[in-house]
Amino acid sequence: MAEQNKLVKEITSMDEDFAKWYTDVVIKAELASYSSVRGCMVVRPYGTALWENIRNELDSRFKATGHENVMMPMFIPEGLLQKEKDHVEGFAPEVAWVTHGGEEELQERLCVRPTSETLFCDHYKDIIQSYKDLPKLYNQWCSVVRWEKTTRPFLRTMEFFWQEGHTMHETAEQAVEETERMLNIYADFCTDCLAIPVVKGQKTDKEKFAGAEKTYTIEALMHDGKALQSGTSHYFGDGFARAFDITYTDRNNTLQYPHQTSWGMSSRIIGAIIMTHGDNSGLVLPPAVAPVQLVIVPIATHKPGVTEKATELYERLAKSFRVKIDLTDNSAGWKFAEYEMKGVPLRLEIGPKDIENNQCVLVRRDSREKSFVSLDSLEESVSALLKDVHDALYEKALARREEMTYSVASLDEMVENAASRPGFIKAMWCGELECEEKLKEVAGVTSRCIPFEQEKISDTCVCCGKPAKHMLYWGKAY
RNA sequence: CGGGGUGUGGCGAAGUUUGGUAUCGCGCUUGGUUCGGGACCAAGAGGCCGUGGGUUCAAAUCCCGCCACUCCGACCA
Repeated sequence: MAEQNKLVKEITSMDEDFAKWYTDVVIKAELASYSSVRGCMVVRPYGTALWENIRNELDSRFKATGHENVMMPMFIPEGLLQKEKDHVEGFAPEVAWVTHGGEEELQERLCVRPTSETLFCDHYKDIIQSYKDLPKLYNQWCSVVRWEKTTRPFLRTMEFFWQEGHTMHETAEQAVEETERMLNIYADFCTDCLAIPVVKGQKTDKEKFAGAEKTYTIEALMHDGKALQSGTSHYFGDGFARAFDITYTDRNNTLQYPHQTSWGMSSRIIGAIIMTHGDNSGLVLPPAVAPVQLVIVPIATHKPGVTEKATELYERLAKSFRVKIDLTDNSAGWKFAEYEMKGVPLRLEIGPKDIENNQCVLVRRDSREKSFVSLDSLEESVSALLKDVHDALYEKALARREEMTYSVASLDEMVENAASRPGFIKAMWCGELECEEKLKEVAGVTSRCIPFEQEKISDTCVCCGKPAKHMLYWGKAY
């Protein structure tokens, strides 16, 4: 009977079917739900709270580096989208078009923004006149739409939530510096808040953003050995500025084109959290962004004083942490399983025996390790444990990534390993598109990035055997 | 977009081969007993069988179309 019960919210094990495990976690942990709109999800309160925490952390980092938030229109007139050639070619196949207003056909159709470079440029054209107007450091939090063929909750949805920063600078150097600064903010956010180790690097020309001169990326490795691009930062040079005729007068009274960047991180990062830390019991959330950092489960609430004591602890801890107390009449065991599935980093149990001893039980989600702690120094214990959980999550993720990262020196080795051994594959590359395409064809891998931290695996390109220019990370990606 | 799979109360399934008006478990509601790892008893509520058409006296079941989800590939930040 108990066994049957357990099956109700059972999550498919990762080894059995990783894709099913992933969607089970999303649905059963109540992060999101499918909607009647194809490819679009309902982000439920728990998922929304997680996103809000991510957003707040990032937003404060953006503001600390001088950025301001704005809100742009969600529609882009066709003419505007078409101003930059590479950009429109890159996005045209996946934009949604608005053709009618009410019953009337529009003279010029509008696309639902897939990204807002063109809107920002159109606006910057009006507000940038002088070097004194630079830099412009704008960001917006919004959703965008891309008409995707196949979708998966958080990883790829037709509408997704993100922030897009768009900045304008006097010089190329300043713009490149901004591009790097924002990439570092993303990388630090991933390690410090999400406990996800990332590889920083540059995209190859093939993989870079439509219209960009350089695209920087952070790449994370998921539990199943597939890579997930977790944040990008682009340097545009003055290409858009020329296309949109954005000019400013410099200190010598000559007209110049400003240099531009854009950078974004999306709700896809929630997919990264799930697939980096999750286990067969469900979600495991990093404490810094967990909607609930600690859940209080009172034991034997019918016994006198238990509910009161639990409530007292709740009120005390709520001053310093994101705390939830579960006073429902579900059994204690049910609650344990429920909050484990939802990835709550710490559980506090308090029962009659604990009250007698002026203690409570703290249980870590990541290791399920229990500790009995005194109520006198509860805040310190919780604080220390949350930090331990974060560190342990990061270490574990890093260890796994290292274990799943390996080098190959020949094409045969690449083909053989790509098929049998999931993970990041380090290999040398000559710099030619042809080789990138061939590796995709014969080994099924794409270039993830040219890491900033280079190392020499061999002298020659893994594909063609000509002299190598860079070491690349290759892999299969989401 | 190509190939495969799935669609039955909120969830998971049986029923489809061989047409006869829907079954089970969980969840939900109410009452009671429980309470340190997904509790138990009792009584209830809840279903346009994804959707549109066709065949038939009769369709969850057979035929055709469509939609959604899903896996593999292609595409894709």
